[in-house]
Amino acid sequence: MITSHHSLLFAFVPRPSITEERRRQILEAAAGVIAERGLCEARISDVAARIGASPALILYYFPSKEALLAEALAFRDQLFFDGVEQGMEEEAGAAARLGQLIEASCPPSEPLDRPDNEWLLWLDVWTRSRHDADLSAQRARLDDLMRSTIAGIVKDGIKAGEFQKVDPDRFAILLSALIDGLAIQVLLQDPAVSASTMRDLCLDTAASQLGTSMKSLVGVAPPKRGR
Amino acid sequence: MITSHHSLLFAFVPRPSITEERRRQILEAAAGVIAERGLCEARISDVAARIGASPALILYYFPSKEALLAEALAFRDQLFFDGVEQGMEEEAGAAARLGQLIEASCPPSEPLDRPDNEWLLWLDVWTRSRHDADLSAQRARLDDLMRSTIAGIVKDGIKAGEFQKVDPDRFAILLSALIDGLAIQVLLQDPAVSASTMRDLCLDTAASQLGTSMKSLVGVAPPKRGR
DNA sequence: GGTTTTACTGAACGGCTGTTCAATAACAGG
DNA sequence: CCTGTTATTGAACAGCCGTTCAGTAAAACC
Repeated sequence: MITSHHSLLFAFVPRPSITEERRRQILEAAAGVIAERGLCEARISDVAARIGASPALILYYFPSKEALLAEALAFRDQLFFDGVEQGMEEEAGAAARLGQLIEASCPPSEPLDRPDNEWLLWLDVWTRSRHDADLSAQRARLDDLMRSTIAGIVKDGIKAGEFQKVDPDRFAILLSALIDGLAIQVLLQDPAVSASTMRDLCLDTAASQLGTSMKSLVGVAPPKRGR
Repeated sequence: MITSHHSLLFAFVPRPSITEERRRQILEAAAGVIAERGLCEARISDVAARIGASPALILYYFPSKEALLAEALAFRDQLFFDGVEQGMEEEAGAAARLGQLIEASCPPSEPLDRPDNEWLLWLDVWTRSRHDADLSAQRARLDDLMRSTIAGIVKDGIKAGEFQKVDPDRFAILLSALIDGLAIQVLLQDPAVSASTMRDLCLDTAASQLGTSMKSLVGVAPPKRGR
């Protein structure tokens, strides 16, 4: 009875169907479109054009435009954070790790002119999370992750005697807010705030709050991608 | 010849035609709609409904939806800043003035639950200014105004011996970025950052950077509206 | 009261774009 | 090859919404 429907049996085998790959590809394309045209102006046909397919295909893999865009934002967010965390694994000292995190949190200074900079997605995440409960939860989760990462480093640093005693949670809120606020100016290309001044200000503030020299925060490793 | 066209003569008299008032009323309504539904979802008929008029009327006073929304954002921004600056005129001490500015820059804690909080407009300003050159310029101007206001206060404070010597411009960038970053969390109702913790953090940071006690920053005047 | 200008509206137009669907191509297994 | 499942698409549908416009009410002026 069951064996006669062998197709049903196969359905249980999670063969690496093209589906997952395609979905990922589409999400990537969607993220690019959002970064380029903004969330409001992102059309489903733009996404299709990016992967050289017909608009109908997009709806074959996603139930609606709404769902696609939301998932694309969430997708990118997750990637970003994976990058930040992974970029700090091997660092030993708290100061060095914090330096890396800050470094990774600054938008790249050079290729800011191209309008598909994926950092721009954050702006859309913020505006949209007001109206999308799922995205709002995701955003809160990631911000919380960011803050607890910072707080963890600070706790380690204090315990190791690298930092002076401060409230780790308070510091985490401060630093992550500072990063966000400065990133806005950088992304919007405010002439008063370049990527390097952002970096300096973050490092400076962290150093002064934690009682460390700024030098000890600056690592030697190449900058990683991140928020 | 001219006198025969007496209507033309009247055209030169800037009679307080209903036009200006109506435009203002519409802009106000538009700002409300944007705050409530978000810039993308704002429909022209929503604005019309708010003032109990037909959608066609909106297009009678504004050339297009695009123009209306852009102007509405600019309008609100200007109002906000007028409020901030005007709220500080009479304060004498630099510390007190800075305290007022910070106070005015925090979203009100109580009526945050209502979704038409006009602070939310800032998020839309940021996302849209990427694609709207006019709005971008306006935003840059206001941010610059904010920073130079802060810097001016700091300069006064240093000269008066109230503050310790710091780079005023650098401090201005820092504080305004901190305000922006914290405001995002507050507006998005992140449980970790309430309006009062935002206020505390801003005051605290300012005090520590400027070498003043936080107490001297806290004024007695009621909080004013602002960003 | 008649006439001109201003304020306003209802209804229709039109385009854009998300979505559906039936039809086709690609492909794997037998 | 045949067959059934999966992947893909072109074309048509459908609705929403910005915009237009001709027409009406209201007010101002003579």
